[in-house]
This record gives sequence, structure tokens and C-alpha cells, in this order.
Amino acid sequence: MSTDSSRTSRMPRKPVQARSQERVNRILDAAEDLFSLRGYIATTTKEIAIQAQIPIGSLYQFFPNKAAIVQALFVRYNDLLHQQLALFNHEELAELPLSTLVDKLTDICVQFFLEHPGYYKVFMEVQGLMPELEKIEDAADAKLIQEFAMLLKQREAIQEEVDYEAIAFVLSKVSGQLIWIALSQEERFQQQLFAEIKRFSLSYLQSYFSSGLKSANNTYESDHGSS
Amino acid sequence: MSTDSSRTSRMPRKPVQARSQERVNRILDAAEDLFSLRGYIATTTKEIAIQAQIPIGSLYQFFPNKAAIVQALFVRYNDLLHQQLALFNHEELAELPLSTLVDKLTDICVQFFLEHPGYYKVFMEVQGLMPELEKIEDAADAKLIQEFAMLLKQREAIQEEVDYEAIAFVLSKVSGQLIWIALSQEERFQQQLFAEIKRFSLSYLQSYFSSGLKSANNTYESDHGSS
Amino acid sequence: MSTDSSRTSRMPRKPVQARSQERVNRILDAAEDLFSLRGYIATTTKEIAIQAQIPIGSLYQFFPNKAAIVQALFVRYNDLLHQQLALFNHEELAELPLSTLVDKLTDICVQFFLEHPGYYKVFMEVQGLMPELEKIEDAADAKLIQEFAMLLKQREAIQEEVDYEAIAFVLSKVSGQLIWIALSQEERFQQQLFAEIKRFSLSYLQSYFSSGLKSANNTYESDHGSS
Amino acid sequence: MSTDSSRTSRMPRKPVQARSQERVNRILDAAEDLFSLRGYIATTTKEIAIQAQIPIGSLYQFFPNKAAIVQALFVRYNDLLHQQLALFNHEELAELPLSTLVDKLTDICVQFFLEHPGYYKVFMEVQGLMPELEKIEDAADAKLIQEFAMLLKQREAIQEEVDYEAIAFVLSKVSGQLIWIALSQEERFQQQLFAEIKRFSLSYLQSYFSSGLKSANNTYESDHGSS
DNA sequence: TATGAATGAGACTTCATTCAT
DNA sequence: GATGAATGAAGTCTCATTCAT
Repeated sequence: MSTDSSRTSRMPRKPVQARSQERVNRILDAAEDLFSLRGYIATTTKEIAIQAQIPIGSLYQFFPNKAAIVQALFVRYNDLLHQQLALFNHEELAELPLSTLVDKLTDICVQFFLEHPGYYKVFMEVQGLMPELEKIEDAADAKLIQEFAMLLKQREAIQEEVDYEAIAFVLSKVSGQLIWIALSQEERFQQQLFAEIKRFSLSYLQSYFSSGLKSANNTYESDHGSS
Repeated sequence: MSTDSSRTSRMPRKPVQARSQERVNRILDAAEDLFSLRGYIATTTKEIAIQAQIPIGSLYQFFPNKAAIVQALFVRYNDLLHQQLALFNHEELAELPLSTLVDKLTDICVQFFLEHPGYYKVFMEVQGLMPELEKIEDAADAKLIQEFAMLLKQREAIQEEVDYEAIAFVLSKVSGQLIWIALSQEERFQQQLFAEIKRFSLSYLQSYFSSGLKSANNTYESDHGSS
Repeated sequence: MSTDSSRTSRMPRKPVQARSQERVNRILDAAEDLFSLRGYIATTTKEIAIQAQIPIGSLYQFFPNKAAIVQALFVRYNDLLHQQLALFNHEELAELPLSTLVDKLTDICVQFFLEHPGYYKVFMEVQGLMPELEKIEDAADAKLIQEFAMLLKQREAIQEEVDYEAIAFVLSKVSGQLIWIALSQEERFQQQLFAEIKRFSLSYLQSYFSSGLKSANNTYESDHGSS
Repeated sequence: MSTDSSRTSRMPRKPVQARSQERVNRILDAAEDLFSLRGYIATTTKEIAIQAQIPIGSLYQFFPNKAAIVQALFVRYNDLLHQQLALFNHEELAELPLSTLVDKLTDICVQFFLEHPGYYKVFMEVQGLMPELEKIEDAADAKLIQEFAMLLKQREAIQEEVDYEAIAFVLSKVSGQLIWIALSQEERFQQQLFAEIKRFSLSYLQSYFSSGLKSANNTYESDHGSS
């Protein structure tokens, strides 16, 4: 109890801040675990503190209330997802066939949802109950959608006046939902669903774009048939 | 609606049973209102009773606990949606062009979601927290998907070995999700999203089916261009 | 409602009263069952009515409240026990050896407790909570004790100034308690306890009385050894 | 009592733990009062908290539910009774005349029941409704009975194959019951009953044992007559 | 008289947040 | 700062009894 005060001011810089950061992370890790298991409302702040191995009082030094924890957690989720997707956001992406693009992006999202099963679940749970969280999500989504739209703009559309953002909006929402549903299905059907997600996304995109960049012309059949 | 007509006209109209049914309906109406407004967990049974204008004790005469209320509400939701969709389940449906089919079905679902904004919201909120409810939803979904799959089976598939149920599964989940998201968007974008739902549904189906029944051959462009 | 008034005054006498009596009995039977199973407080009046197969409203026509049911039940218990014991209350009883007397009376009580496991249990449960019931029990006990004391008075006491009622009081209470405890023990130990009840009753009585009536002189050992 | 002394005298006396212990005691005291007055079921947790002068929330920090309170109370009861009886558990006990032994033990029990009128009452009330409590009581009883049996084993039995535990079982149950009943009787009769309890116990023991240890030979009459 | 739906006070328990140490 | 015991409003559900039909 009263021990542990052995730290002197000579130690590596910002020990407090480092300790704080570590504690914040532990709290978010604990919250992620528990939220994905029991849901946001059913999880108590005390449980989070215990799981994070810090006193409940300390938790409230970092977060003013329970809602702030989910919000911080979702900021972290969004950063992470954005990071994963950014790895592919190179110029070359625009050159890939549509089917390859769809494949890559879908795989990244599937991976993310697999590693963070609470992401979608918690967000759905508190829809309409936490305007703050929705603002965070909307902003992050908007950013992702914008970037995806930029990617699409580099491709040759079949028709004029394509609303790239609408397409990006639709695909991001729809893929997320479907991936999440797939996660709770049995292995075989899950794999089938992942394939369908790609087919779905591709056929939707092909209704707007020829498959490649400015000149390529991969039809759906040829793409798909070759795989 | 037209059910429950087992009463012969000679009886004094069982005022008690009628009153009970009316009360159950009032409870479900109140629950629907409050759940869609505040969510399931944040709504108290007392609030429901007050909104339904009955004493709390009476509420518990009809429902053993709070969970039973949502469950009954979802049974009602499912019945209703099924009724709406069943109106179109005539033989002629199979003869319609794919685009028309998609239009009709989507419109029905949009209408349903507009009238019952709590349906999707509440279900998402309690995902993973109420196995009973999930069983109810899974059963209802399975039924709808099955029927939709039957519809598709009457059409000429482009390729062999089509998994009609998987297609029906994907489309029902994806359309539901996007309709729900659309509902919280501003009017103009909402309308645009409804159009996109039809577009992606159609393009997805066209990746499997030629447009008409056995002989018709409407491509996507012609369908869409004519609208 | 207005139906069922078909009964005319010509029918067999007291049909109503007979029906009432039957209903009262059914209520008491149901109450006995449920009380002995779950206890008085945990048993609801509705459960009693259901078990008795009568409407709850009818129950309240016969009993003003829940307490009145236990009270009536205990009046019935007491009548029954008194009847059982009265069968032996003949003049010859006084002539039996003490050990025989103890045997007979104990056996009767054991039998009664076996057939009515709720008797003791319920009485203990509501001790101090229902003055009315205690009055009933005290009166019945007093009567039994009085009669038992009368029996003892016919025997030749060893010492002067014997308080027959105190002896009867002690034995009745103590035997009842131990029989009840024995009922929840496993078969073998239960039988052993029944034997011990007889032994302590006899040894206690022998500290006051010579074994027989005026002249007999059975000591404990001889009594016991002969059995 | 003498436990928990692991605290070294240099520390600031852990005010928190002391405060906790005091609160637990206050809760148990309050529960004892109210249970013995109104019974377990009729006593509300709120009442207990008020009587203990702590907020209801604090009560639930120490006890997970109402049942845990009675259980803890009975652990305390059993400890206390065992302590009282242990004071006499010296070697000399075996040397005392039976009558003296009975006197002492009975007096201790009478004293205990006088100071804790709720002990018997509450236990009887919840018989069959709280398996947990019964386990606690059975264990404590078994311990007491075992010890009492050990005491008896040191005495010279009249007959062979005496089941010391059965005797101890019977006497402990029967004395408890009779003392409890005596407590609700008017003063004069109460005193008389206490005397009868001793007589009863002694005559029962004398049916098994000669009065003293190996050689002594005090008959009941001489013992009793001398008092 | 017979019925059973209706009533609502009140029981037990939880948990986000605070604040004395 | 750090700690975790303390707080009490509020939620879910029960049930003896009544009374309109």
C-alpha cells in the first residue's frame, strides 16, 4: 500500500505521463473486452477497473464518466481501421482491377472485424443513445468514405454524373454490416458470405465503372471466372 | 387484423378478452414508441405502463418480464412485415422483370422501416444480450429468406449451382441495414440511398440471373435506362 | 353471468352448504400441500386457489384473508390429532404399563406428523407473527395437555406435589419437536430417534411414577429389556 | 475475538477495516433485533439498514443479499454458543456428577437463548426455505453434538453399545426446543420449566449412565433430593 | 352468488460517481 | 495524485385483496 513510493525524480522523463498512457490503454483494453462480451450497458465501470487492474477512482481520473470510455475506445477503433486501410492507399491502388481492389479492401475489413468483435456490436447497441459517439463515428466514416470516393474518382465511369461519395457510403456501410453478420455464422457459411460480399461489391461497382483504370476492361465474368 | 374471428355472434362478445387484447396492444404500442425513442434498456417498465395508461401490475399480468415485451413486439413486427410482403407473393411475381421485382420489394421494406423505426434499432441494441429474441428473429428471417429464395428459383440462372438462399440472405440483410441507415439521413440523400439500394440489389441479382423469367433477357442498362 | 340460476329450491337439501363445505376442504387441502412444501409466506393465495381448483374470488368468500386460511387449517389439524389420540382415551389406558402408554401415544403422534408434515413446519414459521394462530394452538395444546395430565393423575406418583400439567407440557412439546426433526433424517437414524423418544419419555415419567397404576412396579430396565 | 491481531501497533490502525468491521457488526445487530421481533421474511433490508444507521447501498457492500445476512448472523450465533460452552470443556467436566453437568450445560443454554431470542425463532421460520442456512446450522450442531458425545464417552455406561452421538443429538435438540418454549411463558412457569428440563435431561442420561465417572454412583433421587 | 382481471404499494437489488483519507 | 468505501436514486417485479360484471 504505502510502499511503491520508491520512484525518484531522476527516472526517465515523463514517468507519470507514460504510466498514465499505459493505464488509459489498459482501461480501453478492458473496456473492449467487456463491451464485446456483455455489451456497453451491462458492463459496469467497476468491472472495467478490475479487469484493467486499476482502482475505480483512478479510472475516473482519466475519464469523466462511462460514456467517455466508449468514445475513447471508438476513437482508437477508428484510428486503427484507418491505419489498416491507409497501408493500401498508395497510387498503385487505382491501377488495380476492380475485383482486386474489392478483394483487398474487404479482406482488410474482415480482418479488423475479426480482431475487434465489439466494434460493430457496441456501436449498434448505443445507436441513438449517445450523440457524442455518433458524432465521432460519423466523422471517421466521412473521412473513410471521402478517401474511398477519391479512389473511385480515378476510375473511368460508365455513365456521367456519378456520385462517388454515395457509392463509397453505400459500400462501406453495407460491407461492414455483412461482415459483422457473417462473423456469427458457422465457418462454412461464413466463408461463403465473405465471397458473396466481394461479388456483391464488385457487381455494384461494375454497374458504375469499367473494371480497370482508364483503359482496362475487365468484365465481371472474366474476373470472377479466372479466380 | 382479421384473425381472432372464432367468436360466434351469439355470445355477449367476451368483453374481458377484448379488453385484454386491447391492453396487450396498448402495451406493445407504448413499448414500440419508447424503445424506438430511448432504446430497450433505457426504457423502464413503469414508463411503458404509464404510456399505455395501465397500472404496472397489469402490465405484468400480460408479460412475465421486460424481455417478454420486446419478444412479443418482435413477433408482431415479423408478422406485420411478413403480411406486407405476402401481398406480393403471387404467381405473377416470378414473371416480372428483375428490376420491377427489386423495386417492389424494396419499397415495401422501406415503407415498413419508415413506419417502425424501432424495429432495426432495438434489434441491434440487444444483439447478443437476448438469445430468446435472436431465436425469434432468426426464425422469422429464415422464413422470409426461404420465401425469397423460392422466388428466385423460378428464374433462369446464368450459372449452375446457384445458392439461392445465400443470395436471399445477403440481399435481405444488406437492404435492411441500408434502409435503416438511410432513415437517419436528410431527405435528399435518403431518396438517393433508396435508389442505390435498388441499384445494388439489381446488379447483384443480375450477376446471377438474366432479368426475366425463362426467356426474357433484360440487361441492367436497359432496365435502368427505362425508369 | 345471469345464467346458472337454474337451481330451484327443490333440490337435495343444503346443496349450497354442501358445495361450500367441499370447497372449504379443497382450499384447506391445497393450503396444507403448498404450505408444507414452500412455507406459509412463500405460498400465494392465488396458488392455493389454483391448486384447490376454485376461483380466487371464491376463496375470499370463505376466508377473509390469507391468515384465516392457516388458522382454519390448524383448527383442522388440532381436531384431527385430538381425534387420533381420543381413540385411546379409554379407561383402560390408565391401567397400561407406562412403557406401553408411551409407545402408543408416541406412535400416534409419529403417524400424525408423517401424514401432516406441514403441521410443525408452518407453525414454527409463523411463530410470533400471528397471535391469532398462537391462540388457537395454545388452546388446543392446553386441552391435550390437560387430558394427558388427567391420565397421569390416575397413576401413583413417587413423590408428593407432582405438577401433572408441567409433565404433560414438557412431554408433549419435546416429543413433537423430536418427531419433527426425525422426519428429515435418513431412514435408519429416524427409526433410532423414534426409539429414543420413547426412551426419554419413559425415563422422564419414571422419575415421577412407578410404572403401573396403583400397584404395578415395572422399572425401566425390565420394561425395556422385555421388548 | 483474538483473531485478526495481525496488525502491528505501528500502523495507523487501518481505520477503514475497523470501520468496516464495525459496520458489519452493526448490520448483524440490527438484523438480530429486527428478525427476532418481526421474523426474517417480514423484515426488510431497508429497515435493517436504517436500524444499523447506514445507507442501503453500504449494506449491500458487505452482504450480497438478504439471505447472506441471516447466514452471517447464524455463524455468529454458533460461534458465540460454542464459545460459551467451550468455557466448560475442561477435563474436570467428566468428573462432575451427571446432575451437575446437566445443570451447568442447561444454564449456559438458557442464558444464551435469553440473550438471543431470535436464534431459535428465525431458524424455525426459514426451515426448508434456505438450504444454505441449514447447512451452516447442521455443521455447527454436528460439532456441538460431537463434543458432547465425547464428554459422555468418558463416563461409564450401564449397558453396552451406547450410541453416544444419538444421545447427544436428542438432548441438544430437545433442550433447545424446550428452553425456547419456556422463554415465552410467564416467569413462574418458566422457572418451573427450566427445572423440568434438567430433570428430563438427567433422567434420560441416567437411563444410560451411572451418575459419576468410573466409580461414582449418584442416583437421581439423591442428587435431586439434595437441591 | 361467482368470477378473475385489476390494482399499486413496496420489496430487493444495482451501480455510476464522489470524496475523505 | 491515488484509492476504494460510501452513497441513494431508481429499476424490476410481486401479490393480497377488491369489485365490476
